[in-house]
Amino acid sequence: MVKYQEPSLDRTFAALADPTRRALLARLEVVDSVSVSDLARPFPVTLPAIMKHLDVLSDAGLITREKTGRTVSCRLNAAPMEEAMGWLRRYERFWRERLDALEAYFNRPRKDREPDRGAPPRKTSDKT
Amino acid sequence: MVKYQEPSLDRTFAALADPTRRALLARLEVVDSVSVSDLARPFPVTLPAIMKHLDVLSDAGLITREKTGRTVSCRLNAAPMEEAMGWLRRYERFWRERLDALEAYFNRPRKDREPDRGAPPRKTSDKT
DNA sequence: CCTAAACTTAACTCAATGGTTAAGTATCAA
DNA sequence: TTGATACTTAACCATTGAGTTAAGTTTAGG
Repeated sequence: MVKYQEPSLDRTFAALADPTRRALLARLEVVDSVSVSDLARPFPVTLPAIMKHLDVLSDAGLITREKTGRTVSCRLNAAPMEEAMGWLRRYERFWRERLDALEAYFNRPRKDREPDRGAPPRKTSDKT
Repeated sequence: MVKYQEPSLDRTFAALADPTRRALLARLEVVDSVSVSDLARPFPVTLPAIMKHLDVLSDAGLITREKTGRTVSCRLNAAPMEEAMGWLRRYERFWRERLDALEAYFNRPRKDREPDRGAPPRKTSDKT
């Protein structure tokens, strides 16, 4: 039964909002194709829970599943992320501005570096 | 009362998963600072509903609110989106590959253009 | 054929979302 | 000081989300 799915930003962002699902995707980024149980193994939740996550990812169009025999292999489909990035890109100029400020700050001669409110402009960045 | 908030991807993506909230952010992208009721006006929901959306955006660190007199002005803070984009960028190669294929296809001499499985590579794109 | 492996489905819990109405608190303007 | 404006809070409701356990289905292997 193939469910109709509109590849909306809603579903994409909602799918990405869960750390377990992001971890699943991260796994699929590096391996091309994994079975459901292999995919589930590292997680501290039950298989049905993972199944539901896979349903969400699938509804968002972020993965495809293919059954061969009794095993189902999952594969990443990053396409919907492009739309999400497109949406975000619109706001890029805001941190671009901040980065430019940062850059300008450190390109200034050392003696001129005066933190506006006690600290230099800071670049935030983090990995998941 | 300043609530502690970890600027996690969870919150960011969750905040972006709602179309009303994305619309609020889109509004704040172009105007720099708007009062709560001005912000709420175009939407077909009640003020308290908008308030809750603003709480979510605020908890995600995507907006800041400042009260002056009886009006509260909201301001965009796009910083958390940078982390989100950083996460997504990791997957960029997947659609980059698709685009490269598309490009290669159309740069090939016309007579050589033979769709692999009945159709040329397709570029999906959509606006919100 | 029988059993184990690899899912799948069903039924249930609990908390969080997104919305409502109604009532409350400041603040500004006359 | 009185009333309207601009929020804010509280209480409630329905739906969804993330998880569970328990009971199916297929399929593969001995």
